[in-house]
Amino acid sequence: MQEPERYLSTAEVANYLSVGVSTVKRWVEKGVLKAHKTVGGHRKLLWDDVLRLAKEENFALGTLAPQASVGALEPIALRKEFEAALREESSAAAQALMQNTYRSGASLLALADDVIAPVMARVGKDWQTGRIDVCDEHQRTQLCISALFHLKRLLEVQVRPGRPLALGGAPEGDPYLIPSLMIEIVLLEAGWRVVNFGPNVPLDSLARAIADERPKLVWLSASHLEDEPRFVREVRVLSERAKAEGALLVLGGQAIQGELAQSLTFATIGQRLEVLVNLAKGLHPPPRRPRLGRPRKS
Amino acid sequence: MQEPERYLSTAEVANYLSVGVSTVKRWVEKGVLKAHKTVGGHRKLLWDDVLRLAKEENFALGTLAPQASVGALEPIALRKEFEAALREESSAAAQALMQNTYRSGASLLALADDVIAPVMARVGKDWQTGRIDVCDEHQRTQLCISALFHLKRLLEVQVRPGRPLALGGAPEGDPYLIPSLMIEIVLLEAGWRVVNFGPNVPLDSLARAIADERPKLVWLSASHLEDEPRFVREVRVLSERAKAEGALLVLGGQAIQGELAQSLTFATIGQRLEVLVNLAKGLHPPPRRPRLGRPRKS
DNA sequence: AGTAAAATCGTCCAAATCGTCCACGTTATT
DNA sequence: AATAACGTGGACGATTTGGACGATTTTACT
Repeated sequence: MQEPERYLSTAEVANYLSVGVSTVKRWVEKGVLKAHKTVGGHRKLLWDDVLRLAKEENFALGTLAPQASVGALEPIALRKEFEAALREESSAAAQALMQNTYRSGASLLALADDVIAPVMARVGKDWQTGRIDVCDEHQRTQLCISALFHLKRLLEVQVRPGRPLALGGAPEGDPYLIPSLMIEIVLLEAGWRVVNFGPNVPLDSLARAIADERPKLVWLSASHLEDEPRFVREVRVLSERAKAEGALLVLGGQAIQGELAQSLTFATIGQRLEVLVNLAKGLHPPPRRPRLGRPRKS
Repeated sequence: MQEPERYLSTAEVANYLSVGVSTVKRWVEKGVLKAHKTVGGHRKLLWDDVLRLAKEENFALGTLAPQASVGALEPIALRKEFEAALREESSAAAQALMQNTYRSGASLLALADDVIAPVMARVGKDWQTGRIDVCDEHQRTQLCISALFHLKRLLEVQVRPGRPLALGGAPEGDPYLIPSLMIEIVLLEAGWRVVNFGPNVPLDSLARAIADERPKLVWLSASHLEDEPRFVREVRVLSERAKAEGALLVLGGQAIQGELAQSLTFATIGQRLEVLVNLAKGLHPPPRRPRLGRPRKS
């Protein structure tokens, strides 16, 4: 059952963000926070908007966690829960898991690195070793994709100007959608504007896109490579082009390993998205809010 | 369409506007909202008035929604709007377009057949003829996919037991996601339970899935075939297996054309999803709209 | 038709929010 | 160091809101 979207009053928001009620009202009038006004003039704020602001400006979140943050952010428990959702073909459960994690204020980066990635890696291995059928693997993949798109939508609602741009995808011959989708999500969370070209992107076309869009960051997620030497060759060219345009090229994914990774040391980040996000934050530190003013009394 | 004028109770309106019931009553008395009173004094509000108020007050139209005032589907205008959304890289616009179409009560089948399919076909053609770059095509594809997933989520909330099962995907070597996604959506709209295996499904594995899940309908959407003779061979086998399990196999997609289509006449539906849905409705007449009033006693 | 459950009515009042104002820290400027 | 500019948090009366209450209406089911 679809839960109605949760609205908060100014007092609740103030409590949650540890600021005064007047400040919340002022922020709404200023446009920092979105709000609806009832006929009587009472403001109603969307929980997701508040959370987004809190994350973007890295607030020290208040003690109050309006949404039920029942499930702790325990990766192991979440992994089991996620696996169960996939096994039972319950897209609703998978979506709810991600949405609740997001709403409880936990980092999506941790969700991606410590829950989704390991579980999907396990699914892939189970398929390769014949423990599950191809169709099962496909179905779970589709479920995961569906949940990730849903999660992405929560992050996209409010776009702010002045964000740096990142773009990328998976190289030609690589059909996998999930890695780029996770990258898109964690970059959105980090406050970037993101263009995801999806799987199977020819690198020469990507170079043209870099020239057109002038991003600050370009990612390439390779889960599977058809022609390694050619890939290495093209990536070197691409890296030059990116550097010329002032963009940083980073490589990641299961296929970038061992010897191959060594020959591409200039920009590999391995498999953890954490590394990518730290890099991104180095490129564009999230702006600090001057939010000082009068401190708490006493 | 069925019931262009549906009345809402104060409680429903209150829930929709995230406001107390007393407040709705007061607003009606105040004239902010129009209402018709029954002889017994119960207020009946018109959906249009509520929507108008929500819009005036800048509400993020949220939650409930199904039967809005009728919307005549204007394929040409919608196509232009959709193309503009894709061109401007505005995922929000694309999502809003689909969502509003759904909420206005128009058929998603028509949306898929007369808006999305033609536009995306045009995008594909533009790419092949070199009018747009591969990356542009990829980006628009990703935008469309994102919007379709969002649309699918709106349909998934209304789950009802006892629905027949349909499953399918794109055959091995076919990487396209959108056709199966559209099929999934129109089948959900028609009241089916759907399992979408996505692109690149080996047909032998699909046969095993049929044996396991016992669907009533199996679709195969082929946009691109690597090995036609093999495909024909495997499809014949698959069709036999499906028939043995009591399932109907249907083929569709751009690749099923001309000579190939002739050799597979037993189950092709061409490119219009309308044909598929009519077939599905023949197998299982669509459910009726739930009735109002006192809920089932428990 | 009759019955009982569920939803809504009208009225009330406590609690919450509104807009406005100003004293008070912080930051930047002189 | 002194001062202006700015954002914050709280206080104020006026207004709005939302839930509780018993009485009534609507609806589903027999």
